Amino acid sequence: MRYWLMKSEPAEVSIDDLAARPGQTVPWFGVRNYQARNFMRDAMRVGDLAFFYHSGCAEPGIAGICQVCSTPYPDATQFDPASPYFDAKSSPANPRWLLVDVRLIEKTPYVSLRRLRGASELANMPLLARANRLSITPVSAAEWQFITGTLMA
DNA sequence: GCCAACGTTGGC
DNA sequence: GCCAACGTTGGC
Repeated sequence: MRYWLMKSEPAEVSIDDLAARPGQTVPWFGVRNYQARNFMRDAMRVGDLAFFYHSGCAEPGIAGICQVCSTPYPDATQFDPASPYFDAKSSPANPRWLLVDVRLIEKTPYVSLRRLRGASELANMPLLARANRLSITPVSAAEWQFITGTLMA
């Protein structure tokens, strides 16, 4: 089992939005970066756990824990001309963008980016690397345990 | 709203 | 295949 961190802008899908959805599940739509896509397509497995991270907001940070609950499948928004995520170069026969569904496990005590940066145990997290822009990043078991066991305690 | 970093595009 | 231009991300 692997651990991940997945960024979402709360103005688009917040932890509370996820909690309010049918089955508390959401397709992780809108990823348009190949590295992040490849994590979903190639590395994620049903049952993997992920931090649900709020980005692009006043206080960025981890807002909850979710779980991968589907195998990869095409992101429907890439085929919708009305969607901001529309991709004219993709086609249903040869979809470019795949996603997985995630289900809420729990809303956690909020762990701000500032606190994450302050923990030397987390110095190697890709999230904290300078100018990191990747919306899905791996989390090590040690980092996961430190965040859930210490920062969320 | 600024700006640094970085991925993508497209001309050559 | 190089690389400049451009667009986007995301913290501040």
